[in-house]
Amino acid sequence: MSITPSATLESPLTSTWGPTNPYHDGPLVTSGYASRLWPHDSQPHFWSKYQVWEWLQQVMDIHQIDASSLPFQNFDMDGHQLCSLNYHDFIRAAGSVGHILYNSITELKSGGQYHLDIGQLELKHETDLCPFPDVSYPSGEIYDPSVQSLAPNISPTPSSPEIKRSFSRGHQVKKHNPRGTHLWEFIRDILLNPERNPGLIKWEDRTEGVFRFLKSEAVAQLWGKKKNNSSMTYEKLSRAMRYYYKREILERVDGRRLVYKFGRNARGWRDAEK
DNA sequence: ACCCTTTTTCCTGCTT
DNA sequence: TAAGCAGGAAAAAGGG
Repeated sequence: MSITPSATLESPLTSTWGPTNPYHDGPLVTSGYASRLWPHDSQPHFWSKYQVWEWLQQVMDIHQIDASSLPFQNFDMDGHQLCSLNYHDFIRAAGSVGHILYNSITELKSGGQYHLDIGQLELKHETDLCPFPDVSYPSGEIYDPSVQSLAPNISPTPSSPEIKRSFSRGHQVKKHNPRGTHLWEFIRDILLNPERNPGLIKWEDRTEGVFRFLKSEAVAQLWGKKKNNSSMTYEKLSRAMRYYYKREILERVDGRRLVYKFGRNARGWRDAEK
């Protein structure tokens, strides 16, 4: 029953991957995800640069703000540096979103748990070697997989409603996103993290958004892992990809096998956008 | 309990 | 022949 991910995925991928996953997610979506908390056992001061970016991505997700609008490069720093930023630094670095980020990090620094009231993300708490989504943490700061969430408490989200409202974004409200990250976003994120994408998918034309699967089955298994579906195949994944044509998230690319192109409704993949 | 969106499964037929 | 591509159909999954 096991998918033997180790055999298919680990060898080619794990070794080259960094400590953590730049984007949120992690499989184990066993059942409904109630509420998720930030890594309580990992103080932001000790975050790696990747973890900082992951945190950024998650905060954006939580507030349903298009991550492509955030200048990630302004946060090219590790947790220690991040924690030394003051409110104005955040505003300078992220504009209005800085307020939200500041709230989040302040909460986290104080030992609080930034409460996620939506099942948008997952923290990496995986034991096995999921190459992409949750590359293992250096021993010592691995999230215990058995500890899903701890406190059923914490209610007031430091930066919830008001802040959320204050941030204008009338156009990018996600309505349905039952499973967290969408497939196309998953694909996009792999592309956007070349250092962690050991030949899974590659850009064919970066500016046009054309990319090609190099290891279709490996990507499918990764996707399946994320969805806790060990029987995912490229065949099935590609069907889902084809559904994106109609929605213009993807555009057809003639005759070229394993090649896809982001469409007008796909966001966050452009260079300038991030 | 029902509706909706996003896949997931399966399948037939066609193309490389 | 194997691996992809095209889509239709239907069901699964979850959130609303």
